[in-house]
Amino acid sequence: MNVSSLKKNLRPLSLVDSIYQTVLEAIVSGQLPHGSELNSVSLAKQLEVSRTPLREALRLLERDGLVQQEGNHKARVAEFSADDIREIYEVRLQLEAASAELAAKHISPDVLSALRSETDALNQHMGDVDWCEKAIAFDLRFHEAIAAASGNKRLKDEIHRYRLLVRSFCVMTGRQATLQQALNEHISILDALATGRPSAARKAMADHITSRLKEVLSRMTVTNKVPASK
Amino acid sequence: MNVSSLKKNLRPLSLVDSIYQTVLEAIVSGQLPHGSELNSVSLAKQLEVSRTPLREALRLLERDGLVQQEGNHKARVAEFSADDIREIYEVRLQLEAASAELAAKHISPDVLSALRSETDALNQHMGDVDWCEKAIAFDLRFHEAIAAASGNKRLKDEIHRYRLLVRSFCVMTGRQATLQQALNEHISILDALATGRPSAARKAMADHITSRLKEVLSRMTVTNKVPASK
DNA sequence: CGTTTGTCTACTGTATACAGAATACAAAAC
DNA sequence: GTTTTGTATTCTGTATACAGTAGACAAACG
Repeated sequence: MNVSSLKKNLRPLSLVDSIYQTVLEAIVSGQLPHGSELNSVSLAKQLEVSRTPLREALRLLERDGLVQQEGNHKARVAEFSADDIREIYEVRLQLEAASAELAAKHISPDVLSALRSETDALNQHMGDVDWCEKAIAFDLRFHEAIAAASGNKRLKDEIHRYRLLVRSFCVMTGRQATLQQALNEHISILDALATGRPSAARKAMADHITSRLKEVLSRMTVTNKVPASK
Repeated sequence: MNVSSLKKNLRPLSLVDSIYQTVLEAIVSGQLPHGSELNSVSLAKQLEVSRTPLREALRLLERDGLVQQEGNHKARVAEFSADDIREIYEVRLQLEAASAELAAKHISPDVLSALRSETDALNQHMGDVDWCEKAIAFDLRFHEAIAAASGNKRLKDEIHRYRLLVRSFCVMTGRQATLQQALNEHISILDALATGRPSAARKAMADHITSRLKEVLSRMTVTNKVPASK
């Protein structure tokens, strides 16, 4: 009986899924820059797989919005205008605000206190060399935890999907001031969750996302002087 | 069947997309019932295509939540529990409420008056034989129009995706009383949109979706006496 | 009679082969 | 010199072939 469950746990993920993950990681890490062409034969050769599973993986990435198909020729890594980013954040705001609202009703004290102590720990080691990386990693966990605490798996998945998009254009440069502000916004969210106030949690999360959007946009206007027009 | 003419109609789109559309339609129309197995070779034979594009189409449908893959064997048309339906409506509520809120800011008077006159026309022809079909078709247009008026293409796409899910389990039986109530709820939404009150529009839409959920759930407990348990 | 094990079938996942479309480049015509 | 057209190359989209695996049924053993 416990053998079958074991077997299910160690099922190897399909080739398509692993290709999906690999290309996804290459995109969000910047290895495959925005706008770069995705030649299916050379990419397949690089990954040492055939084109069939690669095509399926690319199609999934296309549905995620990370890959764009021009006509029916030549897939490219998606490029995002400022308006695209606004749209993405607008949807993301709705999803994450909802997750906070729901989490305020469902979140367990254990998860809550874990998030809080992690936040506190981060606040106390502000000077560390690897502080920024830690803060970025925690930011990810923070949002995923709240999404999971919403109790709605589909909502969680959608949030995850939008987070991927955001990660692909938001390089998460470790500017300490920015991360610190995000951390403070997290505390407001935690407070609302701890006191079980759904609408306050929604608002705190919405404010947080809006603030992040502004930060990303301001950073974009500085860095993207020439947006790779030929 | 009119397979050859179907095949010709599919020409302009990519094969994968047309297979996607065809299977999608078969699912939401109930031709492929929930839980039915999707054998790739026989389905490919039926559609007169090869398995490769069919596989890609099925994978897309899987991402939409309309098809489920057990392990890595045998795709099935998704089955939805009452909890699944609640989750889906919860996300859908967030998306559609957001679209109404945004639409209150952006919707054009033309679109608004068109929606209102269509609603009025429907209200005045209550007795017609084909009233229910018309009402159902309009309901679809109503929500799509508001989603489009949100000015956020991604939000519109997500709403569309969730609408497909809903259509697949909500057979939209033409109970006039139900449709009439939905129509009244639409009027509340239109009023809020017309007077440019975003939060009122959000609330009216949220109430509408909640009301629809209750209706669907109550209908489900009646019809699904035996939910195809083995 | 029930349980186990072996074989057989059928289906899926992946690779490859092939055909048609798009692009680029060169040659010819104006 | 410029434009247009033809050809060649490359890449994508689709079909098919092949291999591995899950599931079913039957036979053998308890």
